[in-house]
Amino acid sequence: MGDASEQHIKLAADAVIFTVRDGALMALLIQMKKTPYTGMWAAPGGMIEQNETTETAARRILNMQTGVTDAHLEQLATFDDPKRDRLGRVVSVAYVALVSSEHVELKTTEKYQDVRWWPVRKLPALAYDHKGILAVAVSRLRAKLEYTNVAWSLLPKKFTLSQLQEVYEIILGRTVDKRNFRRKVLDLKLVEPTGKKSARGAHRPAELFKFKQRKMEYVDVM
Amino acid sequence: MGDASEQHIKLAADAVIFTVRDGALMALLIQMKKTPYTGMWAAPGGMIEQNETTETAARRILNMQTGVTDAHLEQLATFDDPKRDRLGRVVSVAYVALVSSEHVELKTTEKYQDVRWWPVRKLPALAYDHKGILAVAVSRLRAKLEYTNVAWSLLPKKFTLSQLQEVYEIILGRTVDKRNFRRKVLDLKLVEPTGKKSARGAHRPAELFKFKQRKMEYVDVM
DNA sequence: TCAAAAGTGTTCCTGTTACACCCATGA
DNA sequence: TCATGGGTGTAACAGGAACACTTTTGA
Repeated sequence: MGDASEQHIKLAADAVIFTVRDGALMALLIQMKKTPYTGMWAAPGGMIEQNETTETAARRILNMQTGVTDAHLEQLATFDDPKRDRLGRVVSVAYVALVSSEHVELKTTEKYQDVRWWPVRKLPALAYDHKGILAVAVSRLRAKLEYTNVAWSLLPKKFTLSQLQEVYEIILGRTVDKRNFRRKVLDLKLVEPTGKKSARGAHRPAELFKFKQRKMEYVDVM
Repeated sequence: MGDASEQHIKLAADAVIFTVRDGALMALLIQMKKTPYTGMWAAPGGMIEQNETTETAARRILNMQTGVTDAHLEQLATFDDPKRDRLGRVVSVAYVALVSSEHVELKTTEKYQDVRWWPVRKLPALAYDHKGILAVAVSRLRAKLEYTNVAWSLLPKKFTLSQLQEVYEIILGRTVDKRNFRRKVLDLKLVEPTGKKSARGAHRPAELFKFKQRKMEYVDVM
């Protein structure tokens, strides 16, 4: 191994945190203070702590920024271009987290100038190689929505089928037939009625549903 | 960053190299010399060199073990359990490589006791966390075969449709209808005839085909 | 002439798509 | 009573699955 001890590599975790909000797919970004990226935006991340896994670090970062503790989190990919960070060799293991925007209260820390949701179609200038990371994360999310039930992680525990349909339409970027959609998710037994009604607005109240499984499974959803 | 420089982390790349051979999906494993894993098997891997990316390292390892230079190679996942290597904190970025067994000549180095192909259904005792890595790699490969054209990377440049079908049947673990299969791959225009014939054995010679694209694309193959 | 793998079409069935109207409520 | 989103069935179509025999060659 000898020469390997000369690597001088630092290991970081980055969290690409998605939600659906205001009719768009949004990513949580922080605005950086430190040079040379001052004022630029980035996915929240940081060096791992002693004896910590990157997954634990990603959960810590997620919780720090959003207060969320039980979101869906999965490893995306590892980015290790030697020039990705100008200050030295930092290898980043990127994670994707999906949260329901209702459960989130954004937490600014003094480390950053600002924290906010950005629509993925209109991202600001990003630091490091985060433009690439975000691109990979978005396409992974789109693909996964088609063949898994991960949509549950973007919704509150109880939701209407219209809300669920909206999530799919926003992320997939296409409209979906209401009747076919409802038949599909009910036939697949992804969701079940709670017996309660929503009753918001001047119209018929909607039945509230919940997911049978609040963990990922592979299903042909669309 | 301060305390981050205290990480003492080493970065390694591991290559899970697959081929199809003797009617089975096989993985290339090396038998280790060094303690504490003497005699155990593992996917070939090693520490990255100065200024090298993990992908470059994975290609280097692939070439060292097989002589292959242009195989399909993709990042699988990163494994960073602090206890995965008993000798210290080694984070491994695992890659999957697919090679045609015809193109391979196994190369033993003095670093290892032995190198050989193992059927993934009958793996020996594996060092580190490589049992888990292999499991993830196999399931990723199965999934990818269904919705991409990666099968090309497991075959020589010219092949018969029966060979192609055999690859699918072996990896997916189920039989496939010959007529439906041929129709599908031809309709999808994945392959095209070369005009040449195979003529091996006491039976009608088979047309030789080649892939139109020898790079990965997303297609509903099965 | 036999054995062994190559090659080839059609029917049935299932799942996907397309499509339009009535319902319950709050204002 | 009107505006708003909630909720429902059916027919046409396309793609997938099931299925058996003839062809070409080497021995």
